Amino acid sequence: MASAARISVMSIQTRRERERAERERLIVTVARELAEAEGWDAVTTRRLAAEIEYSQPVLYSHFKDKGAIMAAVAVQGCAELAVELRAARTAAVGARAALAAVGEAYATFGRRRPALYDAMFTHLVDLPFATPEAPPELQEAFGELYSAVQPIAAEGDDPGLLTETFWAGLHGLVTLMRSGRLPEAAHDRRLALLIGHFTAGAS
Amino acid sequence: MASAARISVMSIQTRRERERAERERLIVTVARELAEAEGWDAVTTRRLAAEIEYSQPVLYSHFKDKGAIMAAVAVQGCAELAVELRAARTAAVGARAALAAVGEAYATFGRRRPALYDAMFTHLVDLPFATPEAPPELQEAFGELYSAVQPIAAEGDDPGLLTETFWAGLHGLVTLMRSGRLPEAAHDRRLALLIGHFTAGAS
DNA sequence: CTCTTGTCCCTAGCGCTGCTAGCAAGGAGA
DNA sequence: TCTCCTTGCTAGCAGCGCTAGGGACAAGAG
Repeated sequence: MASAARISVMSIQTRRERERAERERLIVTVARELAEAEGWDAVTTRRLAAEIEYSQPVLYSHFKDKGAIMAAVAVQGCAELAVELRAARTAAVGARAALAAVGEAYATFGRRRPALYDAMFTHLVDLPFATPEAPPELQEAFGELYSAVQPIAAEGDDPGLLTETFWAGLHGLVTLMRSGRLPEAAHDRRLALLIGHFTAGAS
Repeated sequence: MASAARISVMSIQTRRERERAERERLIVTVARELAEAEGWDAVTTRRLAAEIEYSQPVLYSHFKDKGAIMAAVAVQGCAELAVELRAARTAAVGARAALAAVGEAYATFGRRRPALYDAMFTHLVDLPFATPEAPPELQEAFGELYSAVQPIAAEGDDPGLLTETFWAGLHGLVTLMRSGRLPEAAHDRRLALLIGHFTAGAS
């Protein structure tokens, strides 16, 4: 009976932990959907609490603060970006075509999912980035960029730094256009120029 | 006497307008200094009002909202950026050296005056950008970039689009580094890579 | 079955934000 | 001197992120 009781306790605990984890996923999902639908300004703790049908303090039993929720959304976004970049890269034939496809996929992602993109790369989130402690989803997304840039790196160039520089170019195009600093119309031509200048000496 | 009275009225009105314009400049100056010293989060309307020794509603008699104050600071920043870019460009000899100098000056500006830079190029401010209605200070800053990029443009390239693309690269480097997404250490090497890839085929 | 213990979550509220309505004071003109 | 009109103030609204404290409910003990 003692063991049965213990098992019962265990299963109750595991059920609770499971439900708790599920609720945590729900918070992140709802935050993300709300942000994508109405922008991050609409994602207030009150609104989010109402949407998950719990009170505000529940959010803080899962996450340190609102920034941690955004960081969780950002990590999800990185995983998706990595998938899309990989698809673009593997579908292309040749190093130059792969880099172009990845660059276009990146820019498309930034334009199609602006809220997600901002959580990942614009807003200040307390995520470790360029360190080994960075979340694997994040490293994977960067790795996809790296895999596309590395083949076209020149002899003396550090491919890691080249990837970072290429990334910066893409990020600049996306953010400046999205904030109205660059006209949308010529986006494709600017993107082509950027990619062209990075694949200048490659095959 | 009637004309004397009118003159008196005029001078009183002009004095008032002068004082009002002076107060407006004070608001912008204090907002900028506060932002540069403690970041834009510290620039609240209450704090700003206290600093200029007027009450909050006075701010709204000069500017539509807080964003308009930030926009005014941004315009000031553009004028300064244009000056620094021009100095860098004219001091360099040769098209490639000029582009490198301008690129470095731009990045240095972004790192040395982060709050100013954010008001200009990161935060959402309702300023017309890539249109003829854009403030002249803004067009001048872009013009400085253009003057540096145009000489190294290849035959078929639109120098305007090339400038925008180069700008995006610089902007990406500055913002990703400032937000911790790129390590500070390798900044110079990334900047050199970017400039190198844009001056590849030029003299 | 009753009582105690402990967990979970909600109500209420703090201090702050950007922004505004409405009033009081002071100078301009008759 | 009296009236009007400009000017800038006090006070307040609605909403923000976040948290303290209590009440309900389930779990274990006697």
